[in-house]
Amino acid sequence: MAQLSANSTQFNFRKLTYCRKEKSFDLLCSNFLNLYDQDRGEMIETHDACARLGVDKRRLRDFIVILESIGLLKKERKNHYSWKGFGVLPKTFQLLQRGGLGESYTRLEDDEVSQVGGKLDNRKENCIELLTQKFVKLFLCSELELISIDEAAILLNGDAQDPSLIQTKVKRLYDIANVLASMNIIQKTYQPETKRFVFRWIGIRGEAEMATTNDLALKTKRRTIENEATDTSAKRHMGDQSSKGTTSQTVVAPSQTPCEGRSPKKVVENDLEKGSIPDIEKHRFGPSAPKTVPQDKPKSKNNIGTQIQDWESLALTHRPQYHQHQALRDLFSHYRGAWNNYHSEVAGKDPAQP
DNA sequence: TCTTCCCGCCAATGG
DNA sequence: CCATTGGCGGGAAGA
Repeated sequence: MAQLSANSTQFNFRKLTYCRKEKSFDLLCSNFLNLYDQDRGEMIETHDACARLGVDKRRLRDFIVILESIGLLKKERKNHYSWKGFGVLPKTFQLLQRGGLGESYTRLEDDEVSQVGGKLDNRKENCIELLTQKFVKLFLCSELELISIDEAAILLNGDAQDPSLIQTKVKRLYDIANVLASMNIIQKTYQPETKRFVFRWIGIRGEAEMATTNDLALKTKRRTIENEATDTSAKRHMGDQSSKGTTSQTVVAPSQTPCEGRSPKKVVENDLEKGSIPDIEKHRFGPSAPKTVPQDKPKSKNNIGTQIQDWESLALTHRPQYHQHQALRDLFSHYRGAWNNYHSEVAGKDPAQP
């Protein structure tokens, strides 16, 4: 049982039934949450988890690190992690928004000069933990509402332009974005025009939003919050129509693309219309599926519902304070600059100039 | 074709 | 020494 299919390198028989999606982070995430998102404090042992989830150790480690860097998991000791609930997210996001956690931001420009020996230190530059936090920060601290992976990679790359470095970042960011999307922290949308995926921030409130009957009102509310958040300067929505003519920056998923709608949290949406829940959302385990996993638990949505209430109140309590933080300021300008550069190069336009 | 991203090698770290 | 951790890039599936 321990060595399922891992060893048979590339034998043709495997190709017969192999489907990439069965091994995706998205699925892994669903299964993982289904398995461990019961109460906070749940202990997770990695070997056990691997067996139950039917994944490679290496894979699980990446996944765990992502959750850990958001605060959902805490490493207790070797091979042992504890599950904190989703309730930690507001705090985490708030922290990130203020420039915490991603300690590498303390100074970014100072080392510009000493960038020469840069190869030495950017070892950590691409570690999953930092990248995850930086990626989230991108949404929380910048004014971009739709971000594609390569944009993110470029923005997060700071000053360096090394294409291979960016390429590496891109690969990591795809993984990160996928698990975040799978948890509905961000939303993944395919843009036919660009032939690319873009990601939109949903955060914590998004969940509650969807769970409510009248999302229009709530959307308005969010708008308001967003607006007051950026009272500092004008020109925030570059998505309006100021960018290039044919763009599709504002396109949002109609409701559910095939690649979405599988995540466990999505149940919330359908909550109201009971009985109409399609069976797609039942988790699909891969061929090397776990045996010990409880197939599905219908009441998990109650759980989630409760949590969401929680989030809602939390979110209300800690109103996002976007403004006036030194670190945040720096971040803003940094991203802005990078973004403008990127656009003037790649898109041949500049997004936010009068 | 280009984008997405899984697999696993192997170096670093730790006990 | 072995086990765990994690950076990194190849290259195959997907659109």
